[in-house]
Amino acid sequence: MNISELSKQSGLSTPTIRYYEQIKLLPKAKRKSNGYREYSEDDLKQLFLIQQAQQVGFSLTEIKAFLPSNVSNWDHDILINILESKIKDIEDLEEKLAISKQNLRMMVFAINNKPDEMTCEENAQRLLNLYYANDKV
Amino acid sequence: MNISELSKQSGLSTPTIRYYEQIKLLPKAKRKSNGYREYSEDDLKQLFLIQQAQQVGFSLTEIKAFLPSNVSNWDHDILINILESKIKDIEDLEEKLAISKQNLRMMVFAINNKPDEMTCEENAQRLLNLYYANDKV
DNA sequence: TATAAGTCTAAAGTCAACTTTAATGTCAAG
DNA sequence: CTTGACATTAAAGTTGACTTTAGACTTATA
Repeated sequence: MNISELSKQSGLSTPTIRYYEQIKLLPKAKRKSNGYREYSEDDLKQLFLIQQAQQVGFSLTEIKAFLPSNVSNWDHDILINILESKIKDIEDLEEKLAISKQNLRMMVFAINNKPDEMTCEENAQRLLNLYYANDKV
Repeated sequence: MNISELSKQSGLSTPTIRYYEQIKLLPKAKRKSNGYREYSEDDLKQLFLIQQAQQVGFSLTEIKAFLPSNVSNWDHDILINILESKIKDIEDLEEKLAISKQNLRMMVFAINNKPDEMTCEENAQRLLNLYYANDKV
C-alpha cells in the first residue's frame, strides 16, 4: 500500500510516518519504480505497536530499542532484562495511577459533600489537605 | 522557606519552580523584604500534587485546570464532570497498560521458548505476530 | 572585608516529537 | 492534455517543558 493508505489505517499523518523512517524507528521503506514508498501489513502492525508503547509512556528512543526488528540481533539475557524492566515500569505507573484515581475520587466526594457554611476558599484548602491525608508523602 | 529549600524538598529545580510561577501553575509567591520568594508547606503539597498528576500523563495545562486553587471559583457540576472525565482517562490508560504488560510478558515467553532451529529473523517475525494474536486490532 | 553561595530577572537555548513549507515529480480522471 | 490529488526531499517552524546564560543584588562564612 501507499503511504496515504498506511496513514489512514494507522491514524498517523504521512509526515509522521516519513519522520519515523528518518529517525530509524521504521526500516527504510521499499520503493516502487516511481520512487513511492510501499508498505505491507507488517508495517501497519509495527505502527500500532509503536502507538501502543507510546501511549503507555515510552519515548520513541526507548521504543526503538525493543522493536522486534532490532531485537533479533540481541543478546538473549540483556533483552530479557530490558523487557522485564519495562514490565516493572508499567507496574510502577499502575500504582501511581491507582493513587491518582483515588485522589480524584476523594475530590469528587469532597466537592459533593462541601458543608454549606464553608466558603470556596476554605473548601479549596480542605481539598488540598484531603489529597495529602491519603498519601504518606 | 526559600526557593532552594522548596526545591530540595520537592525534587524540582529552582528554575522549574520559577517557571511554574511564570506559567501560572503556581500562584505568585509572597516576597520577603529582600525580594526573595517565600514558600510554605502548602506550596510543597501543590508541587507534589503537580508531579503526581504529571507522572500519570497530564500536561501542565491540564493540571492547571484542576488544582484546588483554581477549582474554588468553579461551577460545581462542570467541575465534577472534569474530575470524572479525568478518572475515565486514568481508567483508559490502565487498560492500555494491562495490554502492554501482557504483550511484554508474551515477548519474554516467546524469547525464552524460541525453538532452537529457528533463526533470529524468523523469531522476530514470530514475535511481531504474537503481539497481534493478542490484540484484536 | 572579601569571597562564596544564594537570589533575582529577562532572554535565549535545548530536546522530543512533530508539522509546515517549498519546490518538484507522478498519476488518474475528464 | 491539463487539472487535481498524491508522492518526493530538505529544511525550517512549532509546542511543551524545561535549562542555561548573563548580569546584578543579597546574605552567610573565613
